[in-house]
Amino acid sequence: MPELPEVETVVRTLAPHVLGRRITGATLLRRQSLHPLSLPLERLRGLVITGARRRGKLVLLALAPDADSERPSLILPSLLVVHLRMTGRLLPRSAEAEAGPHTRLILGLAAPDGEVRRLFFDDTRAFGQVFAATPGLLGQWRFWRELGPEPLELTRAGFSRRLAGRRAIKAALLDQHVIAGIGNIYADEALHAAGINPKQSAQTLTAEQRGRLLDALKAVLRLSIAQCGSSIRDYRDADGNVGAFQNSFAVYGRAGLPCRACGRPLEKCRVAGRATVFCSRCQPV
DNA sequence: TCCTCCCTGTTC
DNA sequence: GAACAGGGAGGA
Repeated sequence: MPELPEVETVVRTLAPHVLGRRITGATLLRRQSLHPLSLPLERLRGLVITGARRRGKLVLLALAPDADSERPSLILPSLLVVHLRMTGRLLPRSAEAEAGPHTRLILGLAAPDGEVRRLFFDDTRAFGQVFAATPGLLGQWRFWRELGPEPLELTRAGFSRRLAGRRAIKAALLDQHVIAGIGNIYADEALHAAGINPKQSAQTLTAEQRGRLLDALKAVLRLSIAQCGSSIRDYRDADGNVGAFQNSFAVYGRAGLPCRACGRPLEKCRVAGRATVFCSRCQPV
């Protein structure tokens, strides 16, 4: 399940495959995989991919009209936004590659020398979406408008301010309005590293605890990015490679196994509707 | 603020 | 053949 470190890795590995290439066509194989606010994907044709970056868990490909293309009469997208959700993958393939059972979108991509390849958006569970957008359309997307700050750029004061409210601290970490990019894996890992119980009310955290939690969150995200993310089941980067951070999990997926810090068996519960693993000794209530 | 639904492959 | 995995929308 791609969270911030996995999406960061996808963007980094995808960039050399797509930057400077012109979109020769788009084939959408599942209507619901297109965001309802998206411009028609036919308008991608002729646009050049000029940038690849990440915001939260979103992949953002910057688009620009070809230098020698005529002035268009239609509004053209300046951004292709991809939300991988649970099982989405962006896979560079040859021009001859054909759609698999879970292929949702195929883009044709031509290099400046004319060599054509394809970019596949495959998504087994079909939760992911693509969105051909303009800044104006993004502004209409509530999720985008209200997306919280990047955790790696967040200060302690900023983090503290965003933790208002009485709900469980884990629920706050998972809320993309509070911070962008955190999912179930990194919420559990950061809470364990900081020694904070996932069900503790965000409001009752001391300033020291909040500071420790933000530091732990940044550390776990940076460590995972350095290891190209975590591969649980479906996640692969754009080169088809798995990450290595799953080998460093302290709690995620380790219920019943001994805590790496104290040896007590890890416990499992549900917080905010999500499976949650924690150590009752290292993360007391 | 919490619960259900969407979706499909894997595990029990 | 049911339970489970889970991000986010939408409803209670």
